Amino acid sequence: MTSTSAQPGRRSASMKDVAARAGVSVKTVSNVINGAHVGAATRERVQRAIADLGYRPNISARNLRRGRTGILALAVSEVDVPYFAELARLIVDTAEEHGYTILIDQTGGDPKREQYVIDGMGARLVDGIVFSPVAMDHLDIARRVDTTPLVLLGERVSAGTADHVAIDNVSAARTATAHLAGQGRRRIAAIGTQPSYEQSTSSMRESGYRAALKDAGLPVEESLIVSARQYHRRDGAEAAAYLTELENPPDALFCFNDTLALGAMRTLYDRGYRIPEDVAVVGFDDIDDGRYNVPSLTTISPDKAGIARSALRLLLDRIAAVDSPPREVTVSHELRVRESSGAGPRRHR
Amino acid sequence: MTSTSAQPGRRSASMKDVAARAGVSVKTVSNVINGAHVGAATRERVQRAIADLGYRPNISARNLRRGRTGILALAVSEVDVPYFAELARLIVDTAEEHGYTILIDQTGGDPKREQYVIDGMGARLVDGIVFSPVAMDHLDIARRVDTTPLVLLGERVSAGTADHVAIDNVSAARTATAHLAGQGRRRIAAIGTQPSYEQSTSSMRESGYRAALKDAGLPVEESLIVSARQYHRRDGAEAAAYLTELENPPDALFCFNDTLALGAMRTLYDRGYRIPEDVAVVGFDDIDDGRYNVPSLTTISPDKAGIARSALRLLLDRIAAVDSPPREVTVSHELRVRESSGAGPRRHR
DNA sequence: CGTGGGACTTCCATCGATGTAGTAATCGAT
DNA sequence: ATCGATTACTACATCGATGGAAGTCCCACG
Repeated sequence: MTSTSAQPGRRSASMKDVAARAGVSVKTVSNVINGAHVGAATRERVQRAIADLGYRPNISARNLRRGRTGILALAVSEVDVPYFAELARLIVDTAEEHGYTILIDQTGGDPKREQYVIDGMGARLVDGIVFSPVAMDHLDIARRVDTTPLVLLGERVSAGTADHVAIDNVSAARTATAHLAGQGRRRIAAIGTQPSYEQSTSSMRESGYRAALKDAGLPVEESLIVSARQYHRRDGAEAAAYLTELENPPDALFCFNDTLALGAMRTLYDRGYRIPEDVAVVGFDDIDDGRYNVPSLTTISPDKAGIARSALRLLLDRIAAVDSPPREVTVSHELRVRESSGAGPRRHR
Repeated sequence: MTSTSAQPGRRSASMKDVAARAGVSVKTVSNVINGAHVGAATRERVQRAIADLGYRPNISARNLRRGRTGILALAVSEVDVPYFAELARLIVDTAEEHGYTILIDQTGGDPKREQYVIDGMGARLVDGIVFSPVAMDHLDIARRVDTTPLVLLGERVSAGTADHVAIDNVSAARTATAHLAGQGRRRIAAIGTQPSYEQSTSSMRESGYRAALKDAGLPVEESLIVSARQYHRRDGAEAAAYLTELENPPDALFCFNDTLALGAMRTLYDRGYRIPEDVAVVGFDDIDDGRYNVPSLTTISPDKAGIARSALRLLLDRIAAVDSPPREVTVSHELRVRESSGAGPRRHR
């Protein structure tokens, strides 16, 4: 009684209010909204009532009834890592095309938080999860009891325990390293190994690196293989510092991602090395930074849009059919040769 | 009858199931979960039942009842823009500390999508919105009818129409430009103006730039003021290309953000200009890329963590008290002088 | 021994939208 | 005029959790 029609009052309008105003039942309002058969005149009346009251459906109620939320989670260690930022952008856009919204969870690589992710993120808040694990290995994931649809990014798990999207990391790393060897480089260092399990991304890249050296008839020198705690610029800079201090420094670097490479190049520059004349550098991920860097960075370019598309397709399929067998999707990649490994003449200096 | 205790069956357990298994009422289970007074023995029994069934509360139901969702939206044009990526990271972390999850909306700067954001994002899906507008001006925002708590980032709106967090853009731009003038630069260009309304971020930076030139007794030369459609590396590169082709090119660039500056520096390098000897460059935002770039980028460093913290505080306060008057928070910033404007000797070449 | 008050616990209504079943009205065909 | 088939709509139960009122039990106190 206290509220006039125009004034929305404190509480926002519900279907009941709309129904009352249009003189129909609540269900009819629901039908109008969901596009069921409703007479033209009635529909008209209901729509006017909706507009008048500024009615908007309550998502929580709808979700409760439908048993889904329309929200998917993207769980990565840090969203401001350029690779993840670019991927997040694509995934958010792709999800939107499918009527889903993306919620971001940042694990920081913390095992507890990653466990929380594979346990379905606490409450039934999301319909599915796209997850790029750092600390969890495929055994942890095989052990999981939660049934929230889950798609893994970025590593190849042999026995399918979950849906999974990745590029062929071994082959990509091999291509990158072979490219350096093909340029006549003989002491090719690797930056970015991690004390991780066998199927991890870093292990795959390392084995591609080793394979390429062998292909090229080059010896594997363990002192040229450097680990990185994280994959940030700082870690690349530190690794490069270590390498330049070796008695016999490398003439090329294969970095397991672009930020490591950018950090390493900064150190090389500071210490007077010319790139690529003295040291050639190849990265991995093809982030935007590398394209504009001086020198521009040669890198492995994964089909990021393909990763986003595949991940969502797998996830939506699984939401539709929880029991189907897990699938593996391998997305293409290519080597983008730029200045840091000697593409074209450096223009000045 | 068909389900044994261990087998979770198809549908996941609800409070009713837990209650039945523990031999108590549903409300008692609720009380256990929400930490109300419950006898020790009963609590014990309920907790065992919860563990046995792997029960987890249904968020939708809880939200329906409580009238909130525990989700906040972060709406930006593109999450892979480094500044937004870094901000997103901080906001996600800060929100988590307050028990909220962040959902990402990418507007792409599209007016329709931005309108959708200030209209509360469709359904009552989020409890509040942190929004960095591109196309919407303060008039659009003043016109809004939706009441979803909203905090604006990144521009100063004179008459408080909404809560708002920003740095003092005029003063920051003035400091940056003054720094270049102080280095003896006489032809200082600006990159990044936009055909926008008066209170927009780009307008504020432009007016700071003009003020600093005036302070330094330098003429404002309109041909040295270049617009940028977006704030990406590409746009900076194009602007720099234009500037170097002038009859009388600039000896310094003040770029309205760091990515513009990085793109511009790439072009300068390609055309044989030395930085900072021939052209000094200053950016804005202090993104990680700039610190490791060669040369490292002098920039205005806004207190990003402070922005994240303030934005969330304003938003949570508003959620608690919808009717309180809008507040403006100004966050600090500082000039970080690095190599691109002549800090320290460049070490090689 | 009766009683008042904690301390727990249960019962019931409720949040807002939707599925199901059922009623009323309309139409074409017989 | 009658019947079955549509069509258009309504009434009601329901999803799962929570707030509030009411009930039960036990024990101390007069």
